[in-house]
Amino acid sequence: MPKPDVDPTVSLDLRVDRSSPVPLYFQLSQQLEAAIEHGTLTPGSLLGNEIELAARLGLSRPTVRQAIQSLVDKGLLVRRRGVGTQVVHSQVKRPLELSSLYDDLEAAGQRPATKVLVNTMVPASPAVAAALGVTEGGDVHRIERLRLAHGEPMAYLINHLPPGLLDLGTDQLEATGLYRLMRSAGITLHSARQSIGARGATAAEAERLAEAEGAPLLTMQRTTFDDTGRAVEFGDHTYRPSRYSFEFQLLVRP
Amino acid sequence: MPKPDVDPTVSLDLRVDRSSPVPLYFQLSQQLEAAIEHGTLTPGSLLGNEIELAARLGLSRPTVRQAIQSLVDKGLLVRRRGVGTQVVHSQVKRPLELSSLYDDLEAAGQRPATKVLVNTMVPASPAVAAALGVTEGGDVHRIERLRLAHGEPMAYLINHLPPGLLDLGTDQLEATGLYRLMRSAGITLHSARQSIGARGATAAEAERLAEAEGAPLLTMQRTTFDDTGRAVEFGDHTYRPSRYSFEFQLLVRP
DNA sequence: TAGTGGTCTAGACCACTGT
DNA sequence: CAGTGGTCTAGACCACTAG
Repeated sequence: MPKPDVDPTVSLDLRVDRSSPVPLYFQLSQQLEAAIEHGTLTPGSLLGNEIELAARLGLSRPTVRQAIQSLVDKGLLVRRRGVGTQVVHSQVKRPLELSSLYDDLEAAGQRPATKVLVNTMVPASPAVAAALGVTEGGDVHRIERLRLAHGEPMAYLINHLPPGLLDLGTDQLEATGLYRLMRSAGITLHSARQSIGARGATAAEAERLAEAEGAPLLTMQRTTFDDTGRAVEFGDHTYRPSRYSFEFQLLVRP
Repeated sequence: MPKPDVDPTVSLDLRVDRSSPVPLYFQLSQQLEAAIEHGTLTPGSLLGNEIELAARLGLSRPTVRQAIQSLVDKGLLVRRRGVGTQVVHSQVKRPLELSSLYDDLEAAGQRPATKVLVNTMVPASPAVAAALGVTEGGDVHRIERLRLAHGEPMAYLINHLPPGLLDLGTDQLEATGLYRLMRSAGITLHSARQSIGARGATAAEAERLAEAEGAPLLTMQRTTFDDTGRAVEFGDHTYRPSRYSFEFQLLVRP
């Protein structure tokens, strides 16, 4: 038999709604992604070829390719020339995102609490000025927050923001995360440069985080840029390693 | 004046070679990327519209779009509907890669040295078996390496690999990095799941890394997958934080 | 050799942006 | 309003892989 396996997408009831404002390729990619997530498309299975799929859905091949490509970019599918397109084996969860500690905690069901200890304007130090691309000594926002989970200190967060970007109400900062505030202010986060390290706690850090002096701390410094490349935030964070670690999935650039 | 600024790409001498096996969109994207890197295309400058660019190069618009899209994906360009395509402001270096400590050190000009301390087959522990997707107690490679820079210990690397994947010569492992060995064995690295944390050094770790017991260490655990989703490596690494930190750039998923 | 994805064309219409 | 990117079509030829 030339074709012992059947195209698994035929049993999928794929449909597109041409009256919808949602792009056709996006409708298709969402349905395929849902089928993969749901297990209807099993790992390793070969999708039928693009031409046939396009014909079956009444779409052009480039549109179908665009849908498939978006899933390849997400790491859910693999294309092999001369072979076909197949669902990636095993556990690919979500790719790396610009993670927010607040959202991480909330996703883990930890109901984070935030204490804002400092929320004021200060002259930019040389390091802050360099990171944010503002003039040294010019005004910048400075925020210091203690993040708690289950009533225990988890992280101490120092952030600097350029002036005029955002109204930073202390009550808002205690109710949600900084990234969420920026997004709802219309800022499109685009990229970030991060540095993750470790060091022993200073006396002041130990005090803040209820650790002993010299205890290991996890540190992160991050500069975040919006979609025009402008620096919108510079953070200097310390975490209690017993309470927090960085977990993420990377995709290799092809 | 309706058009005070000129299209900066006209002065760029963009050309494509249709006899080359290199795809046209790739030729174009490389030239644009080089111009951005080189500073010929300055941050914030607007590229001329796609139709005109396509006409000037004798390409179709989809081909030009494909070239531009690849640079948007890299974070070098931003498209705005109704506005145009512009070069991102400020410092966007390279996006996140699946970094190899060996390559990182070499790039920093540190000429890393590696001492292989263990290179053998062992039965898979429950954790290793789960990470690699092999049966518990089945044979797996175990490697332990001490990575040095300037003669000083920098990291202690424990790795497990599924059997039959790779010939692991101790001399090869001392001459280069594990990822490079895997790539040259035809393995296409695709994704990895990482966890970065910190903890105090145990007595054994302190001994290996020439640190004091309880000194802060930076830790990483990583499972790497190839392009079929198969786990090809599980690493458990400890770093001296005074000598190493993780630096990377993230792109936000749109 | 047959079938696959990879690339490319020459159009078209629409949605959004700024003036 | 004019100009931009966003989407889509209906083809075409090529390179690679497998049997």
